[in-house]
Amino acid sequence: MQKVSDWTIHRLSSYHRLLSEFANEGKEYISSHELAQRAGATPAQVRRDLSCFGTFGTKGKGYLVADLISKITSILGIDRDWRVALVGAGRLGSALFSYKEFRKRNFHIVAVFDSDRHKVGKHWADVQIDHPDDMKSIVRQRKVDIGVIAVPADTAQSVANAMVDAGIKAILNFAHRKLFVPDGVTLRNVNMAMELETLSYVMTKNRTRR
Amino acid sequence: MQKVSDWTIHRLSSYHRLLSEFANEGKEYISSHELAQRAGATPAQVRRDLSCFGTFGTKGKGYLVADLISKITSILGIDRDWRVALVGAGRLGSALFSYKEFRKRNFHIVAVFDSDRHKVGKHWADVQIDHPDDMKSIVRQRKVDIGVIAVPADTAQSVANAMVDAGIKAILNFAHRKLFVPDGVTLRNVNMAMELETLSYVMTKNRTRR
DNA sequence: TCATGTGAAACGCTTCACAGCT
DNA sequence: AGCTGTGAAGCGTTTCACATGA
Repeated sequence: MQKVSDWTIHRLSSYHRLLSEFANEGKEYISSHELAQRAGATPAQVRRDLSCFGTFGTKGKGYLVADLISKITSILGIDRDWRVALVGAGRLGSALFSYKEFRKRNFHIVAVFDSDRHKVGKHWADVQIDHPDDMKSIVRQRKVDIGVIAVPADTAQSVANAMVDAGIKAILNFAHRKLFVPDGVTLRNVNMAMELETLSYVMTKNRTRR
Repeated sequence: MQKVSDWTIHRLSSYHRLLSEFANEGKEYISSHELAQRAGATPAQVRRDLSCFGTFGTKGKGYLVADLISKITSILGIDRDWRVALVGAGRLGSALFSYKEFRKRNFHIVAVFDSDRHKVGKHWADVQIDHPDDMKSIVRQRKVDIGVIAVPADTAQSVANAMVDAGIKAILNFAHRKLFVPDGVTLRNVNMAMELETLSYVMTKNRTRR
């Protein structure tokens, strides 16, 4: 299989969501042009992205909406459940725990960890908060696929190490710090502070120039 | 001024944070090599990024840490306060409101909006929750620079429109949806669901291949 | 005629490699 | 000798443009 860029995957994710909307609107076929318009992309981009995984369209007509949805669902691997462990039961962790978009897409938080002894033992919905020391056995028992890091920057790397040690192969990091993981472990970052600083940069630049 | 890529800005943000650490460790000079190593980048990348904005280094020695910090601070525009309006007083909004990394970098939430009449009138710390209908006047009174969208996907575009209408020129969007804003308004997105789907894709692909 | 799928060109970012300064 | 700053090469992504098929 050829190398597929992260951006293509991001766009597929967005096509997937938009296609559901088109399906709700009762559309049967959709052209790359219509999809691109709503996705904020170009028609050529849409066709190129899809062509990485096969030929799904019909020349002269476009793509069958229902068919394309199921193809993308399968490509992204969201046609199965994923079991997620969340580390960090602070406000961010709490927000993530109850984030509906996750459950809607079959990501289920099956374990929560926090090193604060006051939090350990409490329950969020039906999930008990455990201490990170027990991560290894719990991750195995509950068959965790994905780890989410929602702790302060200075402990994020040690949490990542513990996750790797527990056998987790995919990590989503919300801490404001670059993490290092071994080959074979996939790491994605969500960096809110960085995006704010990008805004700050653009506004500063515009102010200086005008 | 030449065009500087978003990625360069993201890396500057990360250099900035790392340089503070080096400063705390008592380092006076730092080479592109050392900085790159900790940032997970290459020395050439570090030098190229910095060279977009001037020549800050000394050949044979490296960069003066304190000097470089203040240069990057000024480039990113984080040497001043930014006034932020948050729309959406749900769990995510609450997490963002109390996210220390924001305040630490001089981003101050000076207004919170929510259309839920049960929330309007309540206070978060010293900020009262207001109804989005009053956004225009409040944004002007409180001199808001940046808008943060933390509402469900289906109302995000209308919130963005209201922000634009109120004169906000920079928006950070946490909703799982592509937003459209006019030229002159800067939009950045933080898309957590998309990152999870990228993990799902990589894990699915690896499982299929092996 | 209409829209896909795809070589090939264009573009932008990263890396190389070295001149030049300390 | 050591490290920066940068032209130029390399590489991956996007866009163009058109052959192909419905």
